[in-house]
Amino acid sequence: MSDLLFGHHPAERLVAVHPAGDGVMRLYFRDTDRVRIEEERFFPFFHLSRRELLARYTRRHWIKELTGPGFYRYLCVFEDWQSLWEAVRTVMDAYAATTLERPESFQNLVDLHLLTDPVAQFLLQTGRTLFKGMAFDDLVRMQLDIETYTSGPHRFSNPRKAGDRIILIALSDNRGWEHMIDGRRRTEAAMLRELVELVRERDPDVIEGHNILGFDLPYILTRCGSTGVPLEIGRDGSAPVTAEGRTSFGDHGVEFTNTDIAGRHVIDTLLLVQSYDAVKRSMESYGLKYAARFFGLSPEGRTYVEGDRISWYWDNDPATLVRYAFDDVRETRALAEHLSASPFYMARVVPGSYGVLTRSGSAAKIEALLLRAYVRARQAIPRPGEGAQTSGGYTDIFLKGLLGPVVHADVESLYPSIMLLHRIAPVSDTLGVFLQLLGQLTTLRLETKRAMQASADPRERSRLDAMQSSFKILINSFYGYLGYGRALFNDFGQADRVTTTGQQILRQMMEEITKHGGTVIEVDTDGVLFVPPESVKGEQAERTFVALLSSRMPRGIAVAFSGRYSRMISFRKKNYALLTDEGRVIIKGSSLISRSMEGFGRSFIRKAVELLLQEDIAGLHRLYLDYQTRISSRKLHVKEFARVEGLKDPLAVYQEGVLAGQRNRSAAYEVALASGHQVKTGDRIAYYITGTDANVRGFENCRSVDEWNPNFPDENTAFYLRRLNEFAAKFQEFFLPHQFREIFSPEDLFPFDPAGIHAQVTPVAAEMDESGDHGADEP
DNA sequence: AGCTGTGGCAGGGAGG
DNA sequence: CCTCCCTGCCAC
Repeated sequence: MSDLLFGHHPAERLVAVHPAGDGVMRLYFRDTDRVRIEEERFFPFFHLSRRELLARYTRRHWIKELTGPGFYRYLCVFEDWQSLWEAVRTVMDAYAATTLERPESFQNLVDLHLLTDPVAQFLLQTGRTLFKGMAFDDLVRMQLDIETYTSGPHRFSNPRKAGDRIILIALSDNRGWEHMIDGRRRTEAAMLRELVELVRERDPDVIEGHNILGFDLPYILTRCGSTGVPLEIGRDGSAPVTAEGRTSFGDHGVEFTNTDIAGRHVIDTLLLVQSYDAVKRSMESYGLKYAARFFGLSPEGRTYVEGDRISWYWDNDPATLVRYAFDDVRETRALAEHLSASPFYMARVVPGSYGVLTRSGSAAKIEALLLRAYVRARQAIPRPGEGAQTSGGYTDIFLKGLLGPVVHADVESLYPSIMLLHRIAPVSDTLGVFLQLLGQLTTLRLETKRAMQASADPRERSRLDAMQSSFKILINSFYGYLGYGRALFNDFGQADRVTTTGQQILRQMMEEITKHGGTVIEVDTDGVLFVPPESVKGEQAERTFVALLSSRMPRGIAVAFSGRYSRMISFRKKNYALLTDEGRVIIKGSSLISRSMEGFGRSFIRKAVELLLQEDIAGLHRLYLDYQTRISSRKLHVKEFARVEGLKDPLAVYQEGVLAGQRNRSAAYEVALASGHQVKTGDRIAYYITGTDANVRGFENCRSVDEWNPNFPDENTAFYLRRLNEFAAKFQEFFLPHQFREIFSPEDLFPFDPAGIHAQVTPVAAEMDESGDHGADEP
């Protein structure tokens, strides 16, 4: 196999790499049932633009002049990591002397490029990757979950508080072993010592847990500090080293305490779940219990204990708590099994450590692959280009209302196909690696997918599926990399070429549909929803029609049939609802249903959409009355009217923004502040609105759901009735004004009569303000 | 001290 | 009222 993709080092069953200090790397190889340790000399390096910046650095080092036109023309190699940092300071001093300006950190200094992870550097320069020649099942994976005691009235257990402590440590591994370290029979110090013994004895390559980086390991480490038990669970006998870490999935950041254990990997299934949902966006929460049910991995008859009842169970019914902790660890194992096979196969390709790769983004992975090729070729590397991308996908809507049946067709792998077809790559990629990598990954993915489809063995199939999905993730990131401001090889002009070509292809597809008698409803980036021509009836004919479309597209561009729906509600661009032939309802976009809405709003809209798709007008009216009654008579539970919002910024950043007048006060942040809890970025805050006026300001009248008392409900019913009407108003445009008022209003003198009421279809005029035709029919 | 992109909608709050 | 700006959530 090509060395661009897999590096140039032969397979060797390497499971971990860890710096041992003094310019030495320790390598851990997994033979059948034991781990062999070897040491190798390691020379850290960075790239430099101007040789003279390092003139005053006198320790032993080597500077290699590179070939090619790249900005970073010198490769500087050092004895050990400490010398490298000294050299970084020297470069910064030299820069300050010539420009009289000192950069805050080396990352702000364009003259220097440094890959800060020694393990990634080592793998990159030796052409190695982890796990080469291994399958996912060859890894020994241990799962860990702790239960903690909360002594006072506070809600969360705090390892620094007297009386709070670890009461159970549940452990398991993928070789069928399960064990409970039970606090009923020993002191906490004895529990922690047993934990150290067991980790050493079972000697796992990987330690897995749900929120293990955010909770379990930091908690354990703090308690080890108070009890004086050293947590020497590294393969070299060392204790973990921690550092505050951040990463981001999609548009929200996640904070965690990075924990580095020598010779092992730490995998946090919470981060895997968040990373999964960053793409799919279909989960309601990221908790272990929800995630396990979401993926269908919950054990039969699983024991559940509410988080704030753990201490009570410990005092009154510890046996139940033990069962609960075992179920937690089993679910963690199943979740890790399900979600970490793909990153495992990613690690066989990308030079980087397994655990770190699961926490880093795809641009970093592509860059590591590019860098490996450039370092090996002794080729100078470019600096990131200035500017920004200016175009994106084409989105439009032509019809609104209740339609159907409809067909969805999309271009397969639109952006990767365009890049390969038109040979679009960063101009700065003088070695031509970018397209070679993209091409090889694409070929490899197709081969893997074919092999998977041909295989009858379910284990083999799932292994191959994990492999092909890891390739797919990389493939789809190549376009994003082009437009990424901090990428060394970015190229905004080429990113624009990709999107404008995509727009042309989509318009061409729309023309073909119209030309053959179809009606386009909505388009978005690479797909079209349309009403097929009169003559095309039934799925078989629709598939044939899409095949015809495909044959009309440029060579290398394939259009696929991706679904048929008996009814559709077209609402806004990127916002619509579909009814499948089996009666399942799919709602897309955030304007109809969004996670930031109150729960009752989500269920009201979901049911209303279902009824509208079935044209059950009488049902819509009953639904509205039902919700109206339940809100005004305070029949709703706080969970149904609470709003749940994720926090994007740390509280301090919010407070600074408000003080500086740059941002408005917001209820979620105010509730988080008032709670006094340690709140992290990405945490979700649940609150509700109090008061009596429907038009109160949210940030002044909000309370945490924890404060709601069912015996003295204080939710603002006027406010929530107003919200109900706002939700109902979403359906206004589907009906004539007087009909809408009849459906979504309380009963008056005459009973509601649905006869003659039908949902409307309205064409959307291109580039026109819609004030002209709508406001005309006032009563 | 970690991050792939653009396009689009809703809602809150401030201020006219 | 309305407009503007910001944030959050979402499609692709």
